[in-house]
Amino acid sequence: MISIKDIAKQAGMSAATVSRVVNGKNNVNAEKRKQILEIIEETGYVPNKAARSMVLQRSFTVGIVIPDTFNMFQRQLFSIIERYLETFGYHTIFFFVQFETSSEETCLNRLKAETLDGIILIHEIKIPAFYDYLLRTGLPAVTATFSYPGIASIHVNEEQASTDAVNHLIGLGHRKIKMISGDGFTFGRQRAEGFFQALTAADIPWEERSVVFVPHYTSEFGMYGMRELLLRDRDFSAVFAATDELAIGAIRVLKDEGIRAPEDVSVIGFDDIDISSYIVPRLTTIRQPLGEMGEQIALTLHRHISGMNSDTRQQVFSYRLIVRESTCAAAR
Amino acid sequence: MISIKDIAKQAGMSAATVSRVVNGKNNVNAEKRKQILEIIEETGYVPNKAARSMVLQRSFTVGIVIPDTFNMFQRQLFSIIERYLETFGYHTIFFFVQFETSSEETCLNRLKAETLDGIILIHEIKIPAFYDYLLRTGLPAVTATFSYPGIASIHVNEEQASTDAVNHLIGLGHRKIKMISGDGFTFGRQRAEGFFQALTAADIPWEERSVVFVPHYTSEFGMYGMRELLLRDRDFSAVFAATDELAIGAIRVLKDEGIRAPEDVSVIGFDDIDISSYIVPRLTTIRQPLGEMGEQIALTLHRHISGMNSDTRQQVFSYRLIVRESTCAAAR
DNA sequence: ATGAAAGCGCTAACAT
DNA sequence: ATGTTAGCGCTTTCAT
Repeated sequence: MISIKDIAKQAGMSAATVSRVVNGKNNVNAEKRKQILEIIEETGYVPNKAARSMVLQRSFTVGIVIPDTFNMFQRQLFSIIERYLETFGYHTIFFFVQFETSSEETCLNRLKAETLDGIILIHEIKIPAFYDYLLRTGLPAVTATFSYPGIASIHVNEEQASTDAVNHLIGLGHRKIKMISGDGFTFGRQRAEGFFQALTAADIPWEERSVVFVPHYTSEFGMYGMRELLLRDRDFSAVFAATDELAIGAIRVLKDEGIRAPEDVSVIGFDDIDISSYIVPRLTTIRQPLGEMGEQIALTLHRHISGMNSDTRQQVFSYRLIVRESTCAAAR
Repeated sequence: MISIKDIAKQAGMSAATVSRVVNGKNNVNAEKRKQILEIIEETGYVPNKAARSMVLQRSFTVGIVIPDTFNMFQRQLFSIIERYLETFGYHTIFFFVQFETSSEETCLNRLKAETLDGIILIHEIKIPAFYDYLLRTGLPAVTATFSYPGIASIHVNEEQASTDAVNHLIGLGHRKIKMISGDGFTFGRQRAEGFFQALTAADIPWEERSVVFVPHYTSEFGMYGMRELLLRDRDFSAVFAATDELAIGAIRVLKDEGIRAPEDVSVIGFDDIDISSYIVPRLTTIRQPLGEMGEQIALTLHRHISGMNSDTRQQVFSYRLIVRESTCAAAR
């Protein structure tokens, strides 16, 4: 490995001068600068990151905590965040965490071992020790798609969005509406809450069993959820799925059962993942403003890190109902 | 940040002893070991990774180079690789690269700045400087889904698999078969090659224009490709799409045009991504053995790193044709 | 068994 | 403007 000393030696100057050149300080003789730059060029020298972050006590690296089974929404979100972070000069390091508490603890330990400038959570960690650490060390942090007291957060109004999704169904004349959600994370419960609220507001009677809660927000469990719904009571004309993946699985089962979507049963999803506009039928769904959210997440973190601003307010983004083919007017 | 010195001071011992305990050396008094362990426990001390990798000249970290627009196949693959690497005690750091050459250069520079134990390419880098660096420094490397002379690689026989995919179509009685592929990467050209070979072997005449090459392997471009195919000549009964995403877009256009899939046009994909078994119609496709490939990639790299073995042969995995609903016998 | 000291690659404070 | 020096947190000789 080629180091700063090698460059210094080759140039016949001190490491300090090379360092100055590398870091763009201006108190360096133009002649020497040029000479050093040339040597760097031809040797392909790049400063060692570990050494750099050790002296500087910062790494220009931010961590992103994300479920190891991240879904497509999360996948799109972190790509955008990554892109913005890069424009601010940060690198990214991922912490994939599984559902077990032990995995969250491992993640916390890794986090402690790294010299991070900040951290973004796209995954709702359950152990309090994690947030305690963040709060205690004052490590700049942003939570995305959920919130935690004392930490800046960015998300949409999940309940309101869900209510709107259900209202779309109600507006189409549906009265017998079910839901598939998950109980693993806050957003799943919030979306269910919004579902109940819409029904209540429309004077449509409902019971707890109107929602089936599945363990994961995947298409596989979307199938499971729809089968369960069908088993409980076939008498419904619309279903609200808490994520698009869930909706895709639900439609799959409908099709297998010879039930048409949307003619017999309308299905609405949530997230508007890429694939949703290509499948048959195209999915009606709630779109979260990925681009803006991603930008704001990166920007908020950057502000905290650079000490420009460190308020930890929640930033609530607006969503949009995207009407496509998977929902239609209720048969009368 | 709490350091090894803090622990040493609290224990009234030297940093060296703490280091020995942390690293499980056995030449430490049992009493003291216990005492130190306790302090570590209550303080939540974790050794700093940057400092560690600096002295050790290794980081227990491997880099994964992946397109920033990674598709679902790649996404599944790297999750599996990550899982295996973890069992070997490695951490992972991602290098997202875009299509531009400049992005590949940036990636190379970042790579140089990191103290990596090894690297995995799930993305076919184009600039030779990249491979030169790998070869010159002897950094343990594995390429996945493509190969490069002198570097260990893991992949399926793309051409043979494609030939088999097309043979499935031919076996179903199809004679007028088209293809949608991409020319961006070797695998796209290989898959097209397999397509031509199958046709040739079956004495079916073909022309270059039987394949439309699109810039990206996404559903969006699957739509584009199918539109182009329809424009050129509507007279075909089957299409081979080089990836499942492409197939999904292709089916979308068919549906929009009132052409039934598979009754009017059969469509076969490649990769067997998760979603393929949930969409309507379920996709007939070629499955790459993700699990085994992922394991072998991690294992091969680990062997190189630990010097157990450093041969750079290509490992070719077997694939499997998965027949589902998007293909059927040709109308006669 | 334990501690002191050197050094990994780098930057910044301090001299000059 | 440039070099010398100290030190970031850690591990590893080398003494003892």
